[in-house]
Amino acid sequence: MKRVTIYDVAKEAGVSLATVSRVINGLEIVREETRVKVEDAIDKLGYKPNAVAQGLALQKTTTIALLVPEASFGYTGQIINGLIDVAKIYKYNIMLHTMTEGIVDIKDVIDDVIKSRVDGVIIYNDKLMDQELIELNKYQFPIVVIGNRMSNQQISSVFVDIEKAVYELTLQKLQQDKKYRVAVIQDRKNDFTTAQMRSGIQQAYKEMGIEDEGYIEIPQEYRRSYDYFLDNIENLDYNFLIANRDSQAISAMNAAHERGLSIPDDLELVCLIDSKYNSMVRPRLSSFAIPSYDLGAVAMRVLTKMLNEDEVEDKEIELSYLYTPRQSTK
Amino acid sequence: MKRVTIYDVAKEAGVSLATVSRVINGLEIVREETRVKVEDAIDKLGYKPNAVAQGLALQKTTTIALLVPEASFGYTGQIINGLIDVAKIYKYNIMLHTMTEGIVDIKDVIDDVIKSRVDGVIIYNDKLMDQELIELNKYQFPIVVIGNRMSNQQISSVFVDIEKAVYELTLQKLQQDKKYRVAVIQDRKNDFTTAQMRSGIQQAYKEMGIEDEGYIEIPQEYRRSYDYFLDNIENLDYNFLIANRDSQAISAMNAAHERGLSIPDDLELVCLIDSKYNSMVRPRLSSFAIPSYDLGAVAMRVLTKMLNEDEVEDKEIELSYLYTPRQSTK
DNA sequence: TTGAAAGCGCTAACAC
DNA sequence: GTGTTAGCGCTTTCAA
Repeated sequence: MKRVTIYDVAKEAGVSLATVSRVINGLEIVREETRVKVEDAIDKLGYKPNAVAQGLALQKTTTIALLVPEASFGYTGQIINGLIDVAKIYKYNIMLHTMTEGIVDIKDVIDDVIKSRVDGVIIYNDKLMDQELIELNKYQFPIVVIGNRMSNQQISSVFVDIEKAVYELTLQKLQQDKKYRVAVIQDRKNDFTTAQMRSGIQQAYKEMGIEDEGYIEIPQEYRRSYDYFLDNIENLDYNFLIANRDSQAISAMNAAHERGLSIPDDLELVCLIDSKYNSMVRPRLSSFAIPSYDLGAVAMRVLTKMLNEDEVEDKEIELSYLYTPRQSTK
Repeated sequence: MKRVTIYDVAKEAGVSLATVSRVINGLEIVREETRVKVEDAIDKLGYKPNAVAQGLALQKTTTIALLVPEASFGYTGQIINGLIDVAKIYKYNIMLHTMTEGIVDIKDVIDDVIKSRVDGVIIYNDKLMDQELIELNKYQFPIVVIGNRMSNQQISSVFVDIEKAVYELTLQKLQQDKKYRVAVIQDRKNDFTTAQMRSGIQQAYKEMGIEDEGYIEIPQEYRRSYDYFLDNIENLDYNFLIANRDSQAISAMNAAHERGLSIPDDLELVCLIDSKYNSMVRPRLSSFAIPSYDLGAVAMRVLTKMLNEDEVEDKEIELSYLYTPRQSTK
């Protein structure tokens, strides 16, 4: 089928292209009779409006860019599901971009986003520095950031207060029993989140007057945290570990098991983000059940708001978590 | 920053827009001196070419559409990773579409794809019927299908011979020991794959002269296969199960464990697709290690070939699997 | 209610 | 080498 344009339809229907355009866009000012004529022509020719040309004419692509860390679908999958469901409602298309660590790659990605003239962008990336946001901002893109609290004229955010989550849990444990030594496990893929978790735990320790780092760093020489835990889990100073992603907690759990430690008797574990992993593994992890799907859905909703009207009332939307004890804690 | 166009750059540099266009596109026929002038102007103004306008003028969007089943990132994640890595090399952007079961939704998705005038499309969807492919074909989209063997003028495919995989394994087991009763577990989300697995197992049974369905259907009333197995795993006629996705095998494994069965002594399990799940779970599943990442990477590579020109020599690319025994089998 | 024509930003002959 | 100009397919005043 050769490309059929609005001109072809116009000719076929014996009207002008302006009229065809009106029919396509459902403008009311078209007489029933001619509307039918046009619609018949459209069907007959199999005409589909060219979104690229529409984009040019309207200065609006009805497309948003989604930026996530590369190889992160394990924990961003649910967010994306939420995003897409809402995007479908508002008829937005999604350009998927993944960003690698290296600053160079990120610059390229930002460049692609700018060139593609999307209407807005949603970012889930712990590593994204102000630098890039500023660049995006220069070009007037409405942005929604998932995971970090931040906002300005052009930026909104949707997030969970991880610091508080960790703080509360740690405090509760420390108060409950002196024997508890709580630590946060570094998430090398999510520096900012790690920092927030650390901040939360430090607050709790400080409040209890205890001197403790409460932090387990995974040395760079270990490719996987699992390997690190295999080597070190028996000699940890801690008996209660908090991980960001369930997969990390599971790594520790498996290593512990490998070394003859029993969960939760010898070691207790908690994670913040539940993915499908956690429904498969035994024992199941206690978690904060961070609402990933909702993070995505709300982010998209906020973006459409920014896109449609201008002022969004609340630019920093905090979603709540629900601590859910399971078998990995006593 | 207000929108800066190629005209602005031309004026700033004191040249015509054609020259700017040449500089942007790295055409050689520009004098060094003017090239520098133009580049300075571009930098000064922060000009970024408008990909939408380029798309219109060139009839080429440098974008491909990726279609996957909704909520499938658990097992399509790796495919997407491979896809993206190769797409980056060739500078293609990716429009992400997910398709729900309902035929209506799929029609809408196809419609969006057509309207967006992408250069090509990659489909991973077991459920995609010829109907939709024909529609896409009418509009001349080069298509690469992942998972099914098929091809024509405009369609290529990248896949693994699942039928053979299941056939070989089943046969081997049946020959090895009379006590084996092998069965395939239905994957409700992947009918076509399920059919292939069934075909493989039936061939093996037939060859051994054994009358057996070798098939476990998960009734619709069970929301999750896990629930089904909880109810039925003790009374199965089979002692060796083959699942498509690792997550399904894990469901069965967890249910078995729940019911006091031991893996692999009472029940052996194998899956075709490994995801990260399988690296987390204990015991680890024996699998065919279907090369998901490569499926994506090769698919994208084939698509770029179709896009760039010539006849693609091999339109049906079969990737190989490697059966990898682990703890879930004896 | 409908049509004519300008414009969205860029590319690619074709001239000079 | 560089500029002019005609599209690419659609939307949207402005007239009629």
